[in-house]
Amino acid sequence: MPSHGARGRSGGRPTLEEVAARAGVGRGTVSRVINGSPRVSDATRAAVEAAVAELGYVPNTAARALAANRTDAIALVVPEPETRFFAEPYFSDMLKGVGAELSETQMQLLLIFAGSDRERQRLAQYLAAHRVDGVLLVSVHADDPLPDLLAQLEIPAVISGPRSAGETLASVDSDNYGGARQAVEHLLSRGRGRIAHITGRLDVYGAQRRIDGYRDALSDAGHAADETLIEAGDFTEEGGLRAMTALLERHPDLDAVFAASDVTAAGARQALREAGRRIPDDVALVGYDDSAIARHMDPPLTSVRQPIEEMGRRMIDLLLSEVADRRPAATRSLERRQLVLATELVPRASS
Amino acid sequence: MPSHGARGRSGGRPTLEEVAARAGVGRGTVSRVINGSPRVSDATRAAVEAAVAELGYVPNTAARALAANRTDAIALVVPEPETRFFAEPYFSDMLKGVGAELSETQMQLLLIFAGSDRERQRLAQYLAAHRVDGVLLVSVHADDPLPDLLAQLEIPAVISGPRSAGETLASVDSDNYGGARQAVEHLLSRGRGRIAHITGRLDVYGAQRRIDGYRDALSDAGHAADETLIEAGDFTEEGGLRAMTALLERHPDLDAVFAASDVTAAGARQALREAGRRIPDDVALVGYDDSAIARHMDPPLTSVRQPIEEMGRRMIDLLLSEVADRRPAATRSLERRQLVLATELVPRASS
DNA sequence: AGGTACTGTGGGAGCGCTCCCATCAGTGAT
DNA sequence: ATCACTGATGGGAGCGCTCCCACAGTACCT
Repeated sequence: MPSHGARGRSGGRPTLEEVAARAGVGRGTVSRVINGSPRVSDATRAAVEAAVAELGYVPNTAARALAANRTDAIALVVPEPETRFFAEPYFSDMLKGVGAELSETQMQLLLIFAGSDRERQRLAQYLAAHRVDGVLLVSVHADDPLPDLLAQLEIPAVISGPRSAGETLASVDSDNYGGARQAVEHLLSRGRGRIAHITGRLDVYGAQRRIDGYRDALSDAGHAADETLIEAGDFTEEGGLRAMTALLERHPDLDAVFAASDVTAAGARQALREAGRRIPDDVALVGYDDSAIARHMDPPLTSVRQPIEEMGRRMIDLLLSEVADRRPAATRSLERRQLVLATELVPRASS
Repeated sequence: MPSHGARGRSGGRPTLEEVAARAGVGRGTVSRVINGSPRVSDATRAAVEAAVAELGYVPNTAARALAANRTDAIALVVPEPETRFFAEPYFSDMLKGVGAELSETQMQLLLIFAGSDRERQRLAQYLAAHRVDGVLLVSVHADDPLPDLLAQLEIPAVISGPRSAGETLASVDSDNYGGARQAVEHLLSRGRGRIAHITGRLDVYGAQRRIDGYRDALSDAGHAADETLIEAGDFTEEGGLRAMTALLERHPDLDAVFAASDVTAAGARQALREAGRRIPDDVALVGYDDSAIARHMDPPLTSVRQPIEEMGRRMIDLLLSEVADRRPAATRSLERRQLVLATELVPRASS
């Protein structure tokens, strides 16, 4: 009666059991060898490995996932439309770091975009089904519900850039505060005295930290606080143009601008051009990100470099340890779960 | 004895069995409802759906995959380093189409890069483990072993651009032959008589088809064949520059060039500039792809547009039907499995 | 009345693993 | 010799589904 049990048997993929039979050992022993357990004698291990090779055995992921309650996969979730993902080098750099670090392991990376409501809906389903062991979350805004969803589902997650000073999720960030200070101190050392700042989106914590760094660098150098030298931007080119225009109107005598991103700086540059200001002769300009734009701008843009690729690697490290460690998150200390990486100023002709 | 069976029971995710108990039906019936089988009475279906909602039931993918021998996931395999993926709009357009079509279904998309040998190794393992139901293969060269591996593993696959005229895999392509003809006929209609062609990589079938289209358009218009007007390129900018330089040396009197890609055309443009030729006054230039480069070139480049996003959608359609249809591939007719989509000439100032 | 043919349903068996308990042989201490 | 231990191993039970067979009920023929 070749009924049910025969499903895909002959000619199908070999199973653990078949490997065990071939090697003349039990199922458990083969499992131990496959999973690298040390409690197997060398002779047995060799026999099993030979059988695995002969049969071309590959473990069935679904069966393993069902029995062990893990998937050996993690997701990189991008809460943005795909377009932005491709447009910004930030993501591709991060992906490079993530991929590199992950290639050391057996983990699989899924790339998931959640830009539209529909996509977010699908993502929620996906996470609820626990189809990944952990999640990497990049570019999250202050009011995003995703981190809470992850916490509720008890899925380990690492976020790039905390949402606030009180972030409870594990995170890896660059030193936004320090980076901003570097930028401003650089401008001061070049003899600039009237330094303006165009901010990033104010609902992004990193943008806030850059404002703090800007303020503190100035006051530490003995400059009186002047909040009118700060103008809100939103990380976009148009935002930079708009903000720069407003700043020039308010402070025709300013001699330097620190922009919260290179793209913003590009917008600012345009406004400066239109106003007849020369860079860097009349106004020095510093950006943030050290992206391709910075190198190709005319004149090349001084910028603050973030080690994005390394951030990607560190995020994976953190996430994998969280996944391995499956204790309730509250048990662990926050210290080792919130990394801040140093930034570096890259001086170019614009300052 | 709360030993094994208790694993994750209390507070864990609800199971089919629990839903069945709640709805007062059997396990099989719940399964039928979940999977949309028509053989369930309306009343029962409603009861089950209520229970599902109350318990917040989400099927366990691993269990389903194990029992049903399918994963509900497909992979988009890019046999290129990530860098190229991000650099070329081709991929992002295709991804957009793929994502759009897939969002209609419950299928999950995995993005897998296989640029390095190491990555290819991992991919082979991944495929051998049958972790996806099907594969979308983009940008494959003639000698790539991947398609054969897929065939051997009996994994349904769709390729973007057949490897040769005898391609056996399902494929979706644009009409390279027709596109090339359009380009050449356009140049002829503009009164150009000495039309050269810079080819793409010769191991790419689509590049061969473009050469064929170029040849036939000329001979159909009564032009004598002149193979010295054809120069090999490789889709890159440097290749275009090199080829154009060679062509100018051989045929100083040529008055038009059809390049196998926009990037190639950009290289050709540079060579033409250096040789003091004006575009389009002295030499008309036509590219292929209608990428962002074409629009931003100086002068804007006439180019042949491929409907890449639609190609992505069609590839998914084809793949899903292959996956659904799980008959041996040989049974099916090739006709419906090899699509060719029309191209369109976008005239701009360069011709 | 009996037969045939559905439709709707319940539940056993099985997918291929991991986990854990039981077992067994070997080792050294008593 | 006996009694722990220890390290290596076999195999039962179970993960949560799908598939399919069996069966009850109803309807429509002979």
